[in-house]
Amino acid sequence: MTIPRNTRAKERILEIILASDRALSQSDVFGQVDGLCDRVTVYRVLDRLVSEKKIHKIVNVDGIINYAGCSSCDTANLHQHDHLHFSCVRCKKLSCLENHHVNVTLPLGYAVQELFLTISGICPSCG
Amino acid sequence: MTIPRNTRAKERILEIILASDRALSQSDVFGQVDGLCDRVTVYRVLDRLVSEKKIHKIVNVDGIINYAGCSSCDTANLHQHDHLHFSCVRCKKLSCLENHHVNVTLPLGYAVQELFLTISGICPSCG
DNA sequence: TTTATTAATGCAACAAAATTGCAATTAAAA
DNA sequence: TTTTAATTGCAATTTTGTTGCATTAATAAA
Ligand SMILES: [Mn+2]
Ligand SMILES: [Mn+2]
Ligand SMILES: [Zn+2]
Ligand SMILES: [Zn+2]
Repeated sequence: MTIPRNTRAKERILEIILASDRALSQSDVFGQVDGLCDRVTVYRVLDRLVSEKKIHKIVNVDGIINYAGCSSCDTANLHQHDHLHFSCVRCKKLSCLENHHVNVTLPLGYAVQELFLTISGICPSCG
Repeated sequence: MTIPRNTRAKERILEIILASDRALSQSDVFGQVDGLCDRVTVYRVLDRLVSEKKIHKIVNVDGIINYAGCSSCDTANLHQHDHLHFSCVRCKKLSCLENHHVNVTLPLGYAVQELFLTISGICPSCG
């Protein structure tokens, strides 16, 4: 329980992620900070932004973790991520389909915490 | 298009994966082969087993790639993996819920290729 | 069974990705 | 302004995955 601070790097990184129309990986972000901070700082800031619930993680189909802003999900109390993600095999764009929620029902005994739903295929721009 | 051979390492690795009640990562597998073969061989055999459709990949919620046997999905012609996976945050077990399929509908313009569906939470044994 | 072919392996080197320790910096409270 | 400790940079380290190549061995052919 440390008190978070707003630093230049943190502000810039959040800005980059929110401005993007696609989810970004650590290296994508590092490529865009353009020398403002160290590579290690990017790792640390991303972790911080996730735990502060400003952004959320999306595991892409290749196992690479990407980050996107929390928009539909950033209601103070309920922080849910039950929306779909789409990963285009052609243009490689990974995007949140914010208003495509999925409700799954599991066998008895399972307690759901988070949903990780990513669909690969061809996106509208590439199709 | 090379003709695959059945080697000791390949047989043992497939055996390990099929005997497991959970999906295994490369390092899990390497831990279990107990010196039978090299680390590099595990990587190569896993790739081979995937392309031979004996096993399938599951990207866990942390981005780590795991492998599980193909059972419900190994029908000769149709090799689909549209079933759910469950990742227990307590015991870390990652398992296939073979008979829990999900049908999603996407906005117009998207062409679906593959589904990656993993739910995290507490599994029955841990709940 | 023996021989020939080439898939598969081991190993070392390499490359990429992520983590850690620690001194120096700096945001924010006092 | 002074104080506190969160944050950062940087080097070192660890972890993870890949590649080249000589050697081994599975399988088919003789
Ligand atoms: Mn999302
Ligand atoms: Mn599965
Ligand atoms: Zn596309
Ligand atoms: Zn469990």
